[in-house]
Amino acid sequence: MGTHGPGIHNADVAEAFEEMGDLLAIEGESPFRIRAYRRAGQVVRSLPRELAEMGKESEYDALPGIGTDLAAKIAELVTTGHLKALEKLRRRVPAGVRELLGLPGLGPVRVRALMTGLHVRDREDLKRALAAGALATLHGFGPKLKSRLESALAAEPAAREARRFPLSVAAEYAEPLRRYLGAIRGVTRVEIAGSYRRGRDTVGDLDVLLCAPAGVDPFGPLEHYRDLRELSAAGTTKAAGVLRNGLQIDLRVVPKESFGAALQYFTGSKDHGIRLRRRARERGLKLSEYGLFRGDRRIAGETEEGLYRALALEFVPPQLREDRGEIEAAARHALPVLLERADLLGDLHMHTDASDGNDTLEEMVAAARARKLSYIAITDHGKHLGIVHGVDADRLARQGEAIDKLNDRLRDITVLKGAEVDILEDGRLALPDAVLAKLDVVVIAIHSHFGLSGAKQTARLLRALDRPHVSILAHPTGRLLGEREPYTLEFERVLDAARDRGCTLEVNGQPLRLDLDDVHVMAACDRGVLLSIGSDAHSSDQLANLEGGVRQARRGWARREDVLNTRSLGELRDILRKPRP
DNA sequence: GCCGTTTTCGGCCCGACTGTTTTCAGTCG
Repeated sequence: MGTHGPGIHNADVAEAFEEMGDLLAIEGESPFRIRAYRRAGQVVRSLPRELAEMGKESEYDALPGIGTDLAAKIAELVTTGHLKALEKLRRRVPAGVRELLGLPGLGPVRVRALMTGLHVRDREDLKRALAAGALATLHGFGPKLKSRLESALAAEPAAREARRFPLSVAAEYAEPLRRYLGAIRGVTRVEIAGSYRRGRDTVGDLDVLLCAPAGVDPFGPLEHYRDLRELSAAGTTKAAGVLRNGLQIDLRVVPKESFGAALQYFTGSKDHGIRLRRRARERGLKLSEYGLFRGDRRIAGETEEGLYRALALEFVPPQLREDRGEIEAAARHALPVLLERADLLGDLHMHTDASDGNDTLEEMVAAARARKLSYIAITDHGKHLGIVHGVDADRLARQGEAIDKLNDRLRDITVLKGAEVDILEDGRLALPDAVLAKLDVVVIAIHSHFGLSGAKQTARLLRALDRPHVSILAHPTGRLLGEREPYTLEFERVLDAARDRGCTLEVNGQPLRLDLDDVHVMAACDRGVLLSIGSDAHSSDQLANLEGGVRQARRGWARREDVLNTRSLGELRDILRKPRP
């Protein structure tokens, strides 16, 4: 948001619409109206631009799933900070009632029955009603549901919240599982679908698809798998279990002729799938996890490629399947050619043992050569209070000499001199301009004072971006998955400042950072800000972080041309040297 | 409430499972 207005962000609008959807559902409204609100909420949540900055109702109306009515509601929220329709609903449905929707077995119909029939207003009321045996008087509440609700209500609040795992953690379990299952006799193919395949930064469970002919029982051997904590509900084609770290797994055996349809279905996202099925229906077809059908005849489904083709769509890479416009683009054959790992010619963010890295300069360079990178920048932490083991101007100079010697000797790689310079609380940088002027690459980053107000944090970053010689703003939002939320920021102003000053924003590939995230990547590309995929490696093996950065950038629709370190060394030097406008 | 290769009105994704019913609504993914 800018300097005026009530400071409504897209997430606030999305939350308002999602709450509208829930409350309307409890009121028994038309399911289609409810879906319209929920869909609008999702659209708004993953929008790369701030609604408050768009400003025109006609622009809102042009968004998918937003019509005249919802456009007006967005305008109302953005200008007044309130939504009258929502406030009216809240007067009829208490806040605690909405929370009941999260309990297993309780959907809008039963929640409404509890509210109107037993005057239940929250979890506490429900506990009392259960204890008093009052639920038996309601239609649709039997003994099974009663005990299910009792145990759910007894669970600690922490256990209530569905736990998500960082993708990197899930991968440590998923890949060995994939190999184990693939080695089972008769299993011809194993795919891990779901948000894992879409490359989301966190996953809630693993959806595993196995291709095997009838008669093969893959779930027998699974019982002996070392990482399996429990296996429940193992039938012949479906099984569910929990891995040692608590990660839920759902497995299915799928016949060859349906494998593509099942893979598409279980890869999701849900909204992407809904859009596909609607498209099928518009063409007089029916799409399900079993295939694409005209009447009883299967016309596609063995492969995903065939499925998309039969729907007159370009193949949509899993990372784009979030219903953020990819189906429209695929219909026009206008999907972006996404960035690939092989497009990266270099890595502009890594550390050595001169600061807090594990490996020497020579070891990092050797690892980069092994990965066929043609240039890298060594960006050790600059020394100042608060950064242990930082490099000062002297050590930077000595490192520079060592780099010169390496460059004299090496033909296939160029080592650039750099530093990761701390942005101090007031926006000054931890090393003086005269020192930065001697470097090829200046990475700047925030490592402290995460809790400043949005206005102060933004001013701090803008001031830092104003310094001469700055090349890359690293991990721009400061989030750490599962540990720290992104700091409050007026992100669009940072984007504009970065673009105007020719500064690049990093997509940091560290598994717990992945920062920028997908939505921010999209916003940056939309605004014409160049990205840099950085490993932020603190040891030679961590150059593999580049892959995570690429995955995240792809989810934000980034193409090769959106990324600085796809450029040749000559072009890179031109861009880094580009005088500030 | 949205939306248009049949449409400005009349549709709106699909299938499985569960537990509650007495033939199926509600929930879930």
